Amino acid sequence: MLSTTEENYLKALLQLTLEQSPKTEAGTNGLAAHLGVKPATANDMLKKLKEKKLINYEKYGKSSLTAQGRKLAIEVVRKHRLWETFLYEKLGFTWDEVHEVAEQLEHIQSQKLIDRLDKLLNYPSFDPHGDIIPTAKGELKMPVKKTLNEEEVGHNCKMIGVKDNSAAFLQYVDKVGLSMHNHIKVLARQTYDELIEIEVNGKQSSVSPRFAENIVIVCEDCEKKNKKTAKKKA
Amino acid sequence: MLSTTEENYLKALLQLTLEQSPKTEAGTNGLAAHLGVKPATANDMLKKLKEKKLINYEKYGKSSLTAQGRKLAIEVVRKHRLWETFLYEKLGFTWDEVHEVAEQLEHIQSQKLIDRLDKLLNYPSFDPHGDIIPTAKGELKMPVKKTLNEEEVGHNCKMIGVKDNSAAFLQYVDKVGLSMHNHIKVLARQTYDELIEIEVNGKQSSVSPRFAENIVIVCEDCEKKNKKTAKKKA
DNA sequence: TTATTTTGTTAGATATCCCTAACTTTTATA
DNA sequence: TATAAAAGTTAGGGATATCTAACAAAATAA
Repeated sequence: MLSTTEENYLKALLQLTLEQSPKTEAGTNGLAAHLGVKPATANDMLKKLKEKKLINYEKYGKSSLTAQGRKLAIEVVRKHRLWETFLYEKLGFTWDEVHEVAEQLEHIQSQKLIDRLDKLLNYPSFDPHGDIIPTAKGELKMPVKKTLNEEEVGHNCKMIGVKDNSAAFLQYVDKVGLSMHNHIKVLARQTYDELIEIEVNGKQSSVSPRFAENIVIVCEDCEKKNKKTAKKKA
Repeated sequence: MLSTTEENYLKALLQLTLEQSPKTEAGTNGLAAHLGVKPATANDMLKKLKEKKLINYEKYGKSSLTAQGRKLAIEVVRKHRLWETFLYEKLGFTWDEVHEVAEQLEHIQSQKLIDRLDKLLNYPSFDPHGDIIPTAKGELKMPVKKTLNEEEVGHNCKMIGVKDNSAAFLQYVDKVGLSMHNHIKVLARQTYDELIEIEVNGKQSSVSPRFAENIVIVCEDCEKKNKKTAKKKA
């Protein structure tokens, strides 16, 4: 059984090595900064996690998760995102309130609790931030998640979240005819004024880049573009 | 902010001094036994909690909660029982599975989470064990909770739980016409064979003492019988 | 009332997770 | 490539929460 702290280190390592960038390894200082601790503290924990065979770590080198460490880290992420979804869907928390509480809830130890929560939420694929929820089997597919503003012309995508949670913005989203899990097709981007033409439920609209960058989408035409880059070792 | 451990000590002190018996104070050894730690460990914590003005403690004396300590302890109990109710009602946990997970969940820090959970559950008064849930204002009334077997003849009561969770027992409960929150009137107790005659929803039945002692009830005719006994001090 | 048992306390140790300060290795730059 | 900067490590220490072993006080029994 891992401590809450150990789980947080594994989660941080997963986030640094898989989610944020093409990196597959993370440095001690970066990890420490991510967790809000001093490098010396992170260094101790890296040695401890290496002992437990959860990470690959060599003195003065970068660190990465082992298969076992990755599995455990993904479980924590799964729990975090299911709890976020629960807080949002069932308890009426807002988009920006869920994270802090989920940081605590993700460490509750009960497989049954998570299975039942998943069921209660009807096996959701995305959390309120639009991040994918790993499956019960530990599959964490990294879909091409980006803002509507970044989507290529001609591609189809699905709205999975918003970045702005203000009433003004949400009302505007509604007016444009968009809502969660809507399918969107990007028809064109005007070179003159940068407006993006989209089609939602057969209805066409034009939206500004400023609006579009607050709509989080997953591209349905970009599957499997993200291949792992080869490791560089001595 | 209290640590999980500190919260557990306050909760244990509340349980020992208020719920289990007429005691209003608890000894160091009893507290340690209740928490599964050694007396020396409990002793350290008692001194720490006295420092924080959460308990009354004197060397070689018994301990009790201060008003502030009691308030915090009741909050923990409230959280525990709301979570138990959630697990039972919303996630389909059984009566005997809820405690262990609630022991973890009760330490999550978020007032909003508890308020919303309370609302989601429709402001329940009792948890799945039949224990009363303290109100948001911190009121912990100790209703006259007992088994149907202990109820006085002529009194009205409400079924709030069961002690036996087996399928056989539950089916029998159903057959008698009982279910959670049903009102029951105790009509008579036969001196010959000890059978208890009850009325539920206008329907009369006779049940055995063995059956009755597995039905948890609150008496609706016994309000305010439990007065605090005067303290005995040097 | 003295002796024994129970209860409670203290001292010293361990494990976790965090820190600061000083040091070493690697990387970048001039 | 020599040196400065960045990154990483080690040593030593603090707080929390636990333990064991030895000791002290209070309660009980003879």
